[in-house]
Amino acid sequence: MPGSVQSIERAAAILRLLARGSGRLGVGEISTSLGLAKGTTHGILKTLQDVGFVEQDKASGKYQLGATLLHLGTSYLDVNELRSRAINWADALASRSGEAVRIGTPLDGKVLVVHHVFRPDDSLQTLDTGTLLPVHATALGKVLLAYDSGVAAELAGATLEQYTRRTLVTPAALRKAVAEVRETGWAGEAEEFAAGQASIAAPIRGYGGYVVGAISIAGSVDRLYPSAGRVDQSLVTFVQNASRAISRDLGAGRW
Amino acid sequence: MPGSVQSIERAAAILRLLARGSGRLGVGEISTSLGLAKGTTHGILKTLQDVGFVEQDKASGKYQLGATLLHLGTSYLDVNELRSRAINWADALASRSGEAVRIGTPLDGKVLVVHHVFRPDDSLQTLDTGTLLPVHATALGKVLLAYDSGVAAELAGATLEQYTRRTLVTPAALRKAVAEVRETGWAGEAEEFAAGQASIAAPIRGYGGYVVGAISIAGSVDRLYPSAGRVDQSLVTFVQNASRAISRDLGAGRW
DNA sequence: AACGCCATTCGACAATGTCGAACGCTGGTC
DNA sequence: GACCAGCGTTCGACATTGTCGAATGGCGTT
Repeated sequence: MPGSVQSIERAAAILRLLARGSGRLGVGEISTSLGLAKGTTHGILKTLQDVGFVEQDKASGKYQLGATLLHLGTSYLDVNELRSRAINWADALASRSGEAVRIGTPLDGKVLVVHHVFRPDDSLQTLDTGTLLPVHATALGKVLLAYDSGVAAELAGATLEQYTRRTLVTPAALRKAVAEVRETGWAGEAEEFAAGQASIAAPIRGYGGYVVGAISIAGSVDRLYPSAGRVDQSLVTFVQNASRAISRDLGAGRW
Repeated sequence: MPGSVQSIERAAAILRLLARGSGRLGVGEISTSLGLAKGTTHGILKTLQDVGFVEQDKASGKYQLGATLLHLGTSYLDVNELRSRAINWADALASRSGEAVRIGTPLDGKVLVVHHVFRPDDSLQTLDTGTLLPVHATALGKVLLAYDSGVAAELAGATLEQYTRRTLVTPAALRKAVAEVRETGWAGEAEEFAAGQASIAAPIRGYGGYVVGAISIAGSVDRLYPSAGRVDQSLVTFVQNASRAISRDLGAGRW
């Protein structure tokens, strides 16, 4: 691999470590986690601090992520074509369906939420743009799993965490679900991620016809799966129409 | 400066460049902007691509920010103590005042929005968490300018951009406004950033009594400055109460 | 069909980051 | 109150590693 800058890879590893740990970490913890000398780790951390990517808690001496990253992340959203093209359609889908809408894209074998529209009328929700969702327990994830080979590759070998009683935890069950998605063109999920919640998703295709993301509605299982666990077909149609409209905007129509 | 890792600084400079330019940049543009050899720039870019911090547009060959940054930025919000402590108070302030609420912290001589609560009842607003606001044209910025010496230092020498007819563009006018903030303990702004809009802000103090951020309400100038350009004092009191409550939560009371 | 732009590759040089040991601080403990 | 342990930090020598500039190859344009 030519031109791979070692120190940058290490810096990125530190940032990811800080993001996972969801808290402050000390130089010692980081250096042992990554197998680096304490002095080396300190040098990288100090540099990251200079550029604002990490901050040091004066009291404990430990390090945490820095404010500059928030701005960079937001700037990414501004450039992201999938999101900017999808925003208008997402709003329309939310008001038509009456449910919360999310748009996701694959990232490291998970689903990154790049856009989130609150459920109309209900205002006590927290925005989760930037959150990572599991692939195997969400409708968004199943869609990406069905159409994006990279996601499937990165999931191979990972353990499927059980969130509720209905979460698909065996590879066989997941394979069957994914095959169903490929047949029908949409994915559903009822109480597999959170009790009482359900979601419906469809793929978004970019230029060349490749799947670049997915769009979903999420809400109470009583509304999405009203009659004895059977999905509300009109909601599925809403989601599919939105996904097709966005795909057309992204230039998937020409293929 | 011991242990400053050059390549990481350069990588950060590239990311900031991509964030500013708000679009895709080629290897050539980046290398000339930073005064680096094209080969060097390419190596750093390829590494940043490996770790997901940048993505390459297959069609044009140009580079843009990557999805991983969005997740890192969101992780920063989870750790940020100012934000997590302030969320509940911000919601209360929004419903009491009926206006949109923002919480800001200083970053590179600007104001970084770390939290944003929509105005109640009105749902057609775009979330601007992660956005950078100018210090000289917002109430949030004036507060930080008045109490945070670092912000003032970084602003020195910068030109004050004119957004509206009422924007304070001369250092003298800004100095006078800042002095007023220090006297009264709060900052206001009427149509200095956007026509028809106004805002009111107060400082948030952390452990030790130092100002770590500011909280503001923003909305129509007709509501915030109702009678002939005179501020609505009850709104100022709401903001000040919120700022004091958050400061107390952060441990500023002990000093 | 030929040009020019641009991302990419390559190899040699030395600048640069790495390592491990030693320092000094803070907080807890006997 | 003095010791100890753990932490972040500093330091200097070594060679690994990133840097540079020229050369390459592909793509779109003229």
